[in-house]
Amino acid sequence: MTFGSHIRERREALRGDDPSFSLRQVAQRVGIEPAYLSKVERGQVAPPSEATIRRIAAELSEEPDLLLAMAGKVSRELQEIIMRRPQLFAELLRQLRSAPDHALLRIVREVRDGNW
Amino acid sequence: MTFGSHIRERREALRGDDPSFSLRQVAQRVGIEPAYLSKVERGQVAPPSEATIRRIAAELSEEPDLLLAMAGKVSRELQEIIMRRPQLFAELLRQLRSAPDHALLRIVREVRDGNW
DNA sequence: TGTCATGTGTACTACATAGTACACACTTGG
DNA sequence: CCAAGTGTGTACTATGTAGTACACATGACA
Repeated sequence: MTFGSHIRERREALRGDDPSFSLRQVAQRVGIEPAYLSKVERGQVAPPSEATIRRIAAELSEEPDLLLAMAGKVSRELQEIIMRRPQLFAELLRQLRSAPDHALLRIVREVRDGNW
Repeated sequence: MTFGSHIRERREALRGDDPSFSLRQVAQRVGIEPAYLSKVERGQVAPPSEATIRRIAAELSEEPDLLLAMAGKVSRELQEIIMRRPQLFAELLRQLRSAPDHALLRIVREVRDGNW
């Protein structure tokens, strides 16, 4: 599923019980031209900028990180976390590339619970 | 220390016992114009692309991840690791943003030693 | 003293990114 | 039947990215 078809499906689902989720009205609330959103949804142009993707995510109640990933991007915020300690995070990420989900979740939980 | 001044210092240090580390010769081995490398080293233009930074890192025996970070970038390879499981890695990175170095190292070591 | 290598200034370029502006055709409710 | 709202095609644009090409001035050394 591409970025475009994903947000199109999401928007059409929301329009089911709220007609204000027409392409034009969503475009207006997001702050872009309807023609542009149309092309984005059909994958006729590359996905928008991070800022625009975030506004789309908010409008469609989607996870920004997920939409950004579908658009082939990683949020600038996360990139900055990595850039402060590039070697450490580089090794960590490479180490975790093929770790199973539950291992990642376990680390998240343990760090959050302050066992460090 | 900026990207430019860092690689300039590194290059000049290497030139100490090897005159083949002149700006022109390094530029040639890296595959870019000397004038361009000059501007990059003095911060007169934005840092080069990831591919060029990698070739510079190899030439100067530096860590690619470190140079990329100094250039305000995160390697495409790491970004792709994140994009495969964006939510999990997003939460993990935010969780670890202010964790001390030794905590990160400990995770790296434990994952590598297969306690997962 | 000339030539060779050094670093740098100026001008230019190709391609990508991130959109806007406007016109068009369809359909649908009053 | 017509006016309003819908999605889309075409054309255009501003800014950023990632450099190249060439000329110039300086210093060393043979």
